[in-house]
Amino acid sequence: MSRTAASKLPGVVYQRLRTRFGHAAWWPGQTAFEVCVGAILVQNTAWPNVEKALASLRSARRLSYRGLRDLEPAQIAPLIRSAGSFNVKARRLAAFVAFLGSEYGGRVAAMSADDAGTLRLKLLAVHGIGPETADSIILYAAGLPRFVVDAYTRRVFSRLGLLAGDEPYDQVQRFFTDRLPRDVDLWADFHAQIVKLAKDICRPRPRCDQCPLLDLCDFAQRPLACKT
DNA sequence: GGCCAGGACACCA
DNA sequence: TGGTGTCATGGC
Repeated sequence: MSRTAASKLPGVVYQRLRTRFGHAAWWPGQTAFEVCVGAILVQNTAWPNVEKALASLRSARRLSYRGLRDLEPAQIAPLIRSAGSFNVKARRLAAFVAFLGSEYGGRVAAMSADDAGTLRLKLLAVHGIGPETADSIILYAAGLPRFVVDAYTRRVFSRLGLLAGDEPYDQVQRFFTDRLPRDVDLWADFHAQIVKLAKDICRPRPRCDQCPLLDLCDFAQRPLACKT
């Protein structure tokens, strides 16, 4: 593959996925606050387990800033058991809620008044929020431009031969932002498309005959988003 | 019964 | 500073 072709591949992949799956621009969640909670709960966890924890919080009327702000981690933990690592994530949720209250008056929408870089620095200073979680919140809850790099993204593009797969987060992020238009909607949709590819085509069982990247997949010699 | 999942952090050399 | 262990449930 030529250097020029490789540089255009992220855009090619996006267009293929967009044509196959349609526009997504999504993060599962009914409110921006739910997006933030989901971004923390999904750390190293399968999404169906996160959905159960979100449903548990919702049924307890705790899936809001006001619902969580007065709870101790020990009180949050039983509500999010199904998301795994519940004691750890309860502390992280409590830390985020405290941050949201002190920095933005408990309003997720107020985060959008900051620029993406400033918001990112603030989020990274919160216990339990790393680069991916911060960028998910910035892009999908605040609607500001940060490209989200997750395990699926690394896996797909390393198997296309464009990434080693173990580069530092920010280096992988630059790989994409250098090759795609600076467009919040496109970046949000791109990440959503990668996740849809992983969930609808590659997992739990590969359905490679339905993969819109089948020819590229052949180049990679194995299903693009599968662990094995 | 073992592996894995849309990470992040504490700890140690 | 980089590598390793830990968190922990639920699906397959």
